[in-house]
Amino acid sequence: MAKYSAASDRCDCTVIHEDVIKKVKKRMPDEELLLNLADLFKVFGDSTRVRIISALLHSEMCVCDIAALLEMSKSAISHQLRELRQTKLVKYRRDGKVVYYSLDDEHVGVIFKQGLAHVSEA
Amino acid sequence: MAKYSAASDRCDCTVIHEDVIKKVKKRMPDEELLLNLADLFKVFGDSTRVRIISALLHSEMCVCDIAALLEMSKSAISHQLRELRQTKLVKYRRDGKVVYYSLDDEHVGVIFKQGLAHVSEA
DNA sequence: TTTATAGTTGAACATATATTCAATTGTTCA
DNA sequence: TGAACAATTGAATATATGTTCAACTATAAA
Repeated sequence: MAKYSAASDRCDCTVIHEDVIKKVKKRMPDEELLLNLADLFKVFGDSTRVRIISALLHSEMCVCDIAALLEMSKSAISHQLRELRQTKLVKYRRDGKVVYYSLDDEHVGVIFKQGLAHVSEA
Repeated sequence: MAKYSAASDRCDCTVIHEDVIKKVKKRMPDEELLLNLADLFKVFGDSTRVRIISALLHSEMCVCDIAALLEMSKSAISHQLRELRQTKLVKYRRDGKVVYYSLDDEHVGVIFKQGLAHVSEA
C-alpha cells in the first residue's frame, strides 16, 4: 500500500465527537497489530493465492500439480507460494525433485471458510 | 491484481498426480466464488480500511471523527469508506451535514477477530 | 441568498504487486 | 559426469491501487 508522508488537510475539520474518538482509541488494538492484520488479509486478497489455499485445503500438492490445476505457469505459482511461505500460511516438504506444499495453520481454514460464508450469502 | 492473458509455459511440466488434481478440482468452489472471496479479503487487506473497521467495531462514527482518530485527511477516509460501502461492509446514515458510518454485516466482526487471533498468536 | 462546514468525487501521482522471461539451483538417473 | 526435470529466483513489465489536490455537492444557519 502506498503510505504517504502526511495529510496536508489532516484535521481540516472541527472534531465533532471528541468523547467517541477517545473511547474508541482506547479500545483499538495496537497500530502494529493492525498493520500485521492488514498484511495477513492482503495475502488472502489475491485470486491466485486464494485458489492455491482452496486447493491445499483438500490435499497437499506439488508445484506442478498446482500449476496444472490452476492453468498457470510454475513460475507464477512458485512466486505466490513463496509469499504464502513467508507469511507462514503454507509449509512444504521435499521428496526428491518434487516439493509438496500444504497448509501450515489451523486459522487459515477458518478464515477462508468464514469469508466464503460471507460471499456465499451475498 | 494484474491478470495476464495466458501463461506461455503453462503446463510446462509432466502432470505428476493426475488423480489428486481431479479430486481437488471437484471439491473446489466455483471460480467466481473464489474471485469474490479474494475481493472480500482485498478490502480487509489495507491498513487504513482495517483501522476504520477496527474503529467502527466499537462505535458508529462520522467521517470527521474517523479522520481525526486515524490522523488522515477526510478525503482519504471518504475514498476508503466508499470501497467499504460498495462491498457492503459498512452502512451510513445522514444527520444534517454529518454522515455517520457503522458496520453493516455480522461477518465483518467475525472475520476481523479471527484474523486478529492469528496475528496475535504469531 | 450568502456563508460555512461535512462530505464526496475525479484526476493525477506515487507506489505496490502479479506475471513473464531467462537464468539458475537441486535432485535423480542413465 | 551429463542429461532431464522440478522448482526457485531476480529483473522487467504491466497493472492495480492509495493518497493528494482541487473542485464540487449537500445541508444548516445567518
